[in-house]
Amino acid sequence: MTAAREFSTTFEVDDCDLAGTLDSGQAFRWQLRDGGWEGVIAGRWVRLESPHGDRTRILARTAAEPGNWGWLRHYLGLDDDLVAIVATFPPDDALQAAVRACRGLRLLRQEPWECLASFILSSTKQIVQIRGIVEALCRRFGTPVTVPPGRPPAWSFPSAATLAGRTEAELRECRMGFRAKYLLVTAQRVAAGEVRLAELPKLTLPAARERLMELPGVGRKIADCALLFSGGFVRAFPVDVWILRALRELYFPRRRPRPARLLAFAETHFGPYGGYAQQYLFHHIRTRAGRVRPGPVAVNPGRA
DNA sequence: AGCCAGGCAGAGA
DNA sequence: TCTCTGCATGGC
Repeated sequence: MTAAREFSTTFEVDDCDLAGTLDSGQAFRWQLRDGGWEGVIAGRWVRLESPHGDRTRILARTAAEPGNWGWLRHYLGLDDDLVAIVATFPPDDALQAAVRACRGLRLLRQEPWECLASFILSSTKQIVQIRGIVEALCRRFGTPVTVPPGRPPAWSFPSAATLAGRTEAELRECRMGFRAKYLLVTAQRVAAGEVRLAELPKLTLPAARERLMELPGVGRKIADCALLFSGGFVRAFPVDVWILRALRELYFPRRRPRPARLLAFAETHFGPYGGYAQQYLFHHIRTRAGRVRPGPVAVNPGRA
């Protein structure tokens, strides 16, 4: 590790809600410390804060040479025009309420492998548990990254090649249960170049989704999460139990449409930025006061 | 103590 | 094609 220094810059933005963006179930590694969000992006330690709560500015710090900071702008989706995006939404009361509640929430452009691997670990896990598993995985198999003096240690997310060389039993030590086999085999296939994650954005959404769903442990929902949160496929609309229940209550209160029907509805109804609409709905229903827990619902529209 | 979690895969109908 | 079930683990 190089000697720790500190580099900083300030981004001017229309509106950015760091907490909503970094803590809404898109990414699992950001931690709030002393009023700022600390995480690791592509092996770089990063700290982000809104000075004096000013949502039009983001103060960013790193511990390694940051170059022109373009990578961080990209990661945070700072070039997304939220006003224009929201203007494409249908005028539904429920969605508009979510938009008002989630102002400044942006979709991230995460590293493809970290995002895919994290969501493979997400199935039937609560977000707090996913965080724990990912943290354990990084501590055990990641490499230490340079942090500023006085900061707790941080690790990179282990590469596909690194994980491909471990055993299922070793991965299970991170308490990921049956997901270990999925993660291991997927890591091996990605490391072997069988699926080139960096190339997916060149494909259409259906084609990219199809590629990801060839991987074990990756169904429609996890594929859509990976494409939405790392591939920039802002139309992808992941349907989990929360969204499924919300769609039923909000749009089909008297009927009982099957998941496949709701998926088809969501694909067209929310338009070209459906992924943004989805994340606003998801964050809103999970954070509003007196929220209702989702009941038992089957989510299994099949793979083809 | 149960029920359920940002699901998926395999089996049987 | 649709439905049902097992899967590991741990919060609440």
